[in-house]
Amino acid sequence: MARPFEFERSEVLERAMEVFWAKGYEATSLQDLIDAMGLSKSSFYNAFDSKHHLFTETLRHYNECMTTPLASALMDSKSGLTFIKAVFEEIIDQSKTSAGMKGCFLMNTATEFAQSDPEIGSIMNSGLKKIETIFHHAILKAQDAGEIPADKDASALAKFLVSNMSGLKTMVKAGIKPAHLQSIVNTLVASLNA
Amino acid sequence: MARPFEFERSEVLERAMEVFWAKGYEATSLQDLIDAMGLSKSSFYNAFDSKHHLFTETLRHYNECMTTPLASALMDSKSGLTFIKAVFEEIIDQSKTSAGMKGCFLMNTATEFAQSDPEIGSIMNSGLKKIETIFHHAILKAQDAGEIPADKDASALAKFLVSNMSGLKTMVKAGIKPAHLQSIVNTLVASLNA
DNA sequence: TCACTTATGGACTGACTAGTCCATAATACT
DNA sequence: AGTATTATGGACTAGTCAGTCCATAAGTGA
Repeated sequence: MARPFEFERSEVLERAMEVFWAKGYEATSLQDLIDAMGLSKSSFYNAFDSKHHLFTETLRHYNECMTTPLASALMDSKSGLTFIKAVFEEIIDQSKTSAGMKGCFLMNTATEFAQSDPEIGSIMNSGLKKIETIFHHAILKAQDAGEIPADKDASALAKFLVSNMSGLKTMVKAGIKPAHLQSIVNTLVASLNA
Repeated sequence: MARPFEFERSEVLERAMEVFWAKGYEATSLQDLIDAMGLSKSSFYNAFDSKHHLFTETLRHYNECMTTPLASALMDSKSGLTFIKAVFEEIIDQSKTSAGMKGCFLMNTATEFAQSDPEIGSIMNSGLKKIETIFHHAILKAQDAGEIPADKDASALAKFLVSNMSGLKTMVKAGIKPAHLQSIVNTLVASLNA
């Protein structure tokens, strides 16, 4: 009944996410965003309320994009332990590309905002919780298969893995070399079945 | 032979560091800095070349402030393992205060800048290297005392600890509860002597 | 084709950004 | 006391920030 949008919302949201992910919230200007999204200022404000609102939307989008494939990768994998290994190995592989250098959008946001914004904090926590749950399932699966000792606390290990994932991604951002990263992952994996 | 400064450089540098540490580089305005430092704009630019230059100076200062007491704490401690434990336990304790919520200035900077600024990258790497070295010594000490199995690769464990320290600090920034943090540290420490 | 609805382009806002510049104040050395 | 040196206060710049507003373009349904 009226003029339609000249762009696809999901597509420009994806592009906005890339910019926020790479540069962080503060360092990203509105100009950066509308350039990347290919929108005029009017179209931008018509479709998204503000820079802040767009940010929360991209963060929610990231949660989906990150956890859904991770969960299905776990479903597809035969072994819980090899799934966990694969997740960490991929961080190393990705670290060699410029895309991987961006780190994890969730963790970057945690570092930038800490607890200063309640809405962002809540999106962040729900994302972290999802990742923890996936790891938890992977560990239970690995324990069922005897790959990880059954007497270990699966819930504690899951939290440990989330923390390690975060640490490793920070090491990537710090420019640590792949061989060095590999050493960290090897130590981590060894600690699981010990 | 001329008019002296009305402030102590080290003192205002300390205050600037606090601001950068809490808010990050981009989110800190010059106004924030001169307010915290108690300087006029002229005095600021007379004493420090630019916001960027001040930032690198505070980061170097942080490296000193962080690593020197850590190294002497290791010297003073009887046990390498209890030193390592104490470092991580203190992160948990600090997490309950607003100061601890700031995380680690080095890691925050790594996350904000990644590899985009070579000078900052180099300061960052030297800081990380120092921490790794301290951990390395602590592990060797613990292995000598039989607290950690001698066949473990001390260098790899040191890298692993740095990564875990970073991860834990990010968890703090994400607002994770102390009990949850404690679980992560327990798992980490258990992995050392296993 | 006409009327209604809505997306878009572009000009505009006021506040804030880092940084400059100069006249003046304050000190130390002789 | 006088002079050389330098720190400081405050006005100023040009550029950028997020965000607003309106006239116009571009569709849709009848």
